[in-house]
Amino acid sequence: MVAPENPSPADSPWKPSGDRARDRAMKRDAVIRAAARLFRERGYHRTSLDDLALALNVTKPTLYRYVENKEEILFECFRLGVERILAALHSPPPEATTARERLRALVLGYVGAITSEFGWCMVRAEDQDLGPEMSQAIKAAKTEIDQGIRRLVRDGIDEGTFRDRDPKMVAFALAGALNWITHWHREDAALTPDEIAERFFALFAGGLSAT
Amino acid sequence: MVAPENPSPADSPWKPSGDRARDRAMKRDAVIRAAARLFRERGYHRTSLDDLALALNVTKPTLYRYVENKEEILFECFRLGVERILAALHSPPPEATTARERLRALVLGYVGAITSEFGWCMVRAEDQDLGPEMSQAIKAAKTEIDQGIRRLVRDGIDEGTFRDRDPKMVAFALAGALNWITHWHREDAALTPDEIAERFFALFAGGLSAT
DNA sequence: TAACGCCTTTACTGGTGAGTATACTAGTCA
DNA sequence: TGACTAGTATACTCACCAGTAAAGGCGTTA
Repeated sequence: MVAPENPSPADSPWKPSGDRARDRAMKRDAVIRAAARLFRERGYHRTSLDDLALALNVTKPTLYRYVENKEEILFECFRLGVERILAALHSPPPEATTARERLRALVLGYVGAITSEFGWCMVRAEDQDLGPEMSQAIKAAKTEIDQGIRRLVRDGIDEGTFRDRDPKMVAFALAGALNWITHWHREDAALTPDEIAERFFALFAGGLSAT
Repeated sequence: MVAPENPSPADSPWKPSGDRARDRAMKRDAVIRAAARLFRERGYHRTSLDDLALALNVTKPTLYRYVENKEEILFECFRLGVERILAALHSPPPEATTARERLRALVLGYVGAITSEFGWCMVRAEDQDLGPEMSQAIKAAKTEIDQGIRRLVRDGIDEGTFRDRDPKMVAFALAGALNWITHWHREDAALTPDEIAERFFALFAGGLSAT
């Protein structure tokens, strides 16, 4: 059913020939990044840890020296991606003063995160694949992002720049449009992440603006 | 890891006590519908055919009298859902003459389909879980929907009611916003599907309209 | 009642994949 | 040189699950 060809070789600190780097953190990081790429290519459930090990020129037990289990790998992929979004949400550039400008900054950061190697894990990974504590952490982060978007919309309405629309529905629509990018974006795409972000922002800002 | 409680009992033509209906088609339909519900609750990979059989008061081999394999179940779930969207796309109500009105009709139909029991399968099921022919059929249907949305946008631009925006990006944004509804919609939600559709349409139409 | 056929079940197979016990190797320090 | 340790590999276990073989009802028709 699934094509059995080798996974695309990741850039790996375990070189096939000698001179291996020794930094644990670096190796752990390589595990996470390679996993993110494989998950995106094949999906979580169709990626075995043997596949992952093969892509890194190691064997499965080696992975377990850097990582507790498969769940933790997925969770880390998620975490690394979502942190970029939270950063964009909480640290808008200083020149972004109006709600409209802060929303634009968020969209730019969001698209950057979503088009990164961790985008797939953030959007497509299912809570149910994680234990309750990790699943809870993910839900909390998603809620934080959602509330942040709603606040920006409300701020814009209060400022008078945005029309009075249901912030909840606007936040869902925007998040959906942004998250969906993982379904169609490819590295070789015609538009850069920033170009995509600008067009999305223009569309939504048009739908929001009070005129 | 995953909670082991029984699946929620589906309404099933195999009643626990006697008097079983005999219509094969009805039974097959019940299999598909129950599967759609379980897939939505637990995800495809975490739903075993034993779970599905249990939810229908039968055993696994019985399922195989109505269905080739697990793949076919997923595919049927997908097909039933997507047909509603295609119907909305190809058969707009006769009073919808302008591109704007036809887009509104599409959004209404789309939200109806997405919030149905098959919504999850349409959006979250992964092509890679299906063999090449079924996967191809799914991609074709998705492309058809995508092209349909782009055409509506282009028509609106030609008519002068819509501002000149990139139809491809608009279609991606709209489809993303609509598909994402599966991630947050619950039956007990505050808004009906039609209310959701109206708000989404208002937002996008606002972003599109030429003023 | 007997025979036929459809539906269903019990009880299996075979494969896959997460996770592990144990042994091997190479670098490091005394 | 002789421990000691970190990192890696070989070779497993164990559970789960899609799919199946074979046999057991049960309704229908004669």
